[in-house]
Amino acid sequence: MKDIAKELNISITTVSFVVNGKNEEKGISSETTKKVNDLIKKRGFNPNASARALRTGKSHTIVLIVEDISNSFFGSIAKYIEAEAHKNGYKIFYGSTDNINSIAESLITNMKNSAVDGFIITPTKNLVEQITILKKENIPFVLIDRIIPGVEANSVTIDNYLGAYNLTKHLVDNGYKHIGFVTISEGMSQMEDRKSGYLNALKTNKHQPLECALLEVSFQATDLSVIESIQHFLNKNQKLDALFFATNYLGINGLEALQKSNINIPKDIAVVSFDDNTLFRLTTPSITVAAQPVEQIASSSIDLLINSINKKGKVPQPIGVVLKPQIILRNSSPKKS
Amino acid sequence: MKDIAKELNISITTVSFVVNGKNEEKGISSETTKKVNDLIKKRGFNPNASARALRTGKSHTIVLIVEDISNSFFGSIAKYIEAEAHKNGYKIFYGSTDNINSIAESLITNMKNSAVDGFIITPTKNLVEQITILKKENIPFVLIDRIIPGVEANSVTIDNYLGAYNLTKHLVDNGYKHIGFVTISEGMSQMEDRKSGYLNALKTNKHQPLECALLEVSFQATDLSVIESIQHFLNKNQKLDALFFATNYLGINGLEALQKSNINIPKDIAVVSFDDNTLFRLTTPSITVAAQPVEQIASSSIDLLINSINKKGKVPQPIGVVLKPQIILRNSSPKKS
DNA sequence: ATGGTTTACTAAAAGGATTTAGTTTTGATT
DNA sequence: AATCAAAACTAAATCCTTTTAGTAAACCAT
Repeated sequence: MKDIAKELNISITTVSFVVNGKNEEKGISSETTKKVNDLIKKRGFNPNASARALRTGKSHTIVLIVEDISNSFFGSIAKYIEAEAHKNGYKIFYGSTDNINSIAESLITNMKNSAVDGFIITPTKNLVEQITILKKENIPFVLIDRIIPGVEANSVTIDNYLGAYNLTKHLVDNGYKHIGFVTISEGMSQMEDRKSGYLNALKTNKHQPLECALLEVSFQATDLSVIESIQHFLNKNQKLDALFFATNYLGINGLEALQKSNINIPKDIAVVSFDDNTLFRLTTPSITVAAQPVEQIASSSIDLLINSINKKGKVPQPIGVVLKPQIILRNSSPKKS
Repeated sequence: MKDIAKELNISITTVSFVVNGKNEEKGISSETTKKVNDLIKKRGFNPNASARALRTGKSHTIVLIVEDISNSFFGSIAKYIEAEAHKNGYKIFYGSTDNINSIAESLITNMKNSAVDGFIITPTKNLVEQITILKKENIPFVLIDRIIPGVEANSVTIDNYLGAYNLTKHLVDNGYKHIGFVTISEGMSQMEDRKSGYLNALKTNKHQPLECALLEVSFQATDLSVIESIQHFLNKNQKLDALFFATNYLGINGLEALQKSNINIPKDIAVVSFDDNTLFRLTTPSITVAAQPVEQIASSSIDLLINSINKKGKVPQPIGVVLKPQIILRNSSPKKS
């Protein structure tokens, strides 16, 4: 900018005003404006983002922290969020926690120092402390997919209870009596809600949940050991006539387990899963699911975040958006004959 | 830092040296170092990244530009790259081009202004200009998945020719005679290499490629229209006894097309695809593929980039890493009876 | 001619670090 | 006590913008 100013014999201030489109507002003549713009184009000048961020305190950067960027659910979210963010002039840092609390913590801490304007976070179970710090420091953020019980914060989630309830009810309505439930042991809020949905659907319909019909595996477990756990679980619970997988990657591992154990869907056992993806749509038989409205989750969360960034300082009441999951009936859970 | 310095009655310089771990090098006494470190911890001080970036010209930020972050192949790459990058103290901006040149261009232009240290880019077909600018401005970058013919640059690719050759040869060896090939019409280098691999495998084995056995669809086409094109193609080429999909999303759409047209794999037609993913592994029958070494691609590209960042200014000869794809035999391409 | 507006522009501070080219203090040596 | 070297520390410039609080010139009205 200095060079531009010198070359045109005007002040840096003037150049800055033009660069920032404040020429009218600041009463810069249209000749000067044109001269500056022309030279900028000619010299290929681009303002230095660090200097801007330093001076203004805004970097037009947000952070997206997900569980796992290679998981199709989070990948899709990332895709939509990216589109919205770029449309609004924001760039995105990403990070995957693998559901490990310490990783989530260090991601947040590191990024916080990097002059970012806000966060979209898929929280791990014990992230209370970091989230509280963000609140205290008045750094805008939105939690997605799950919340942290007891912490008031902007969030975008879906009605996990309802989704699980309806999916279970669908099985019950189709005549299944012994429905197993496979979930993650880490106790994240969305998983607990799904479990309650499942349990309550059984209860209202006067089904006793089978003893031991609940399998909880650690998120940290390898795919192989999850598969083995599921096989073992099926082996021990021969009475099961339906299986509910509480999240997409469990469903995928579940299909592999069933395949390995030579158990046929839906002849031997019906299968439903939370979350939709290509595999569930294309596998034989296709899998009945509770699909999350990925695009809406993305757009709500980025809207909420950008709003929150723009209102920074006013400390508005946190907003919790709750979206509806959609039950998609497929061939893995037909009416029981 | 100013506050820390004032509170301890020392200079900002000293604090800076300690913060940057240069206390020994710069001869700061261990007492002073300890005092500073203690107060930093107590006050929760964190250096301002923008100021640092402004002063040093390094932001410890790299950009990952992929075709589509929600595609499992690129998602996995992103996951591995993330891990490596964070390990080395780098944060990552991401962006998806959807193979649209103008999007790729604007991503590069915007990010370039954002004080980033380097790029990992999945180039679109006509990105020559932007890439040339990066080279001219001496901004470190690495191309992945494909190259830009005629442009010398760091790159990490796989031997697409070999993968396609071997996959085709596998079909030939198993007795298939009429092998169709479905690819993208945009002419990216990796796709052209795969096509040559396929064609040459046929030629060397004295098979005439069927007339019209080549289907090219636009990357821009919707999934639905791709599926319809494939159905139409199959309908017109009833002689085909095997089908080679040149990339993962075509394979996935292909499976859907075959399902819709009620064509049985492998009874009616054998199927192979480039790229592996969960669906190909778990669908019935499982699909024979040429898998890319995703983890190696990620680690090579980030190594190359970081090297290139550290050597910046020395303008070293570009390095092209070429990795080997791996043929994974599954049930979709058995020996022909 | 004086004063008041408008229009068009600008000087200089600030933002928070890093780094160069020192200075001051201490201690050892003669 | 004087000299020198080593150890410990620091002043100030610099990175590049943005923004506040102006100034200077031009014009008009009286």
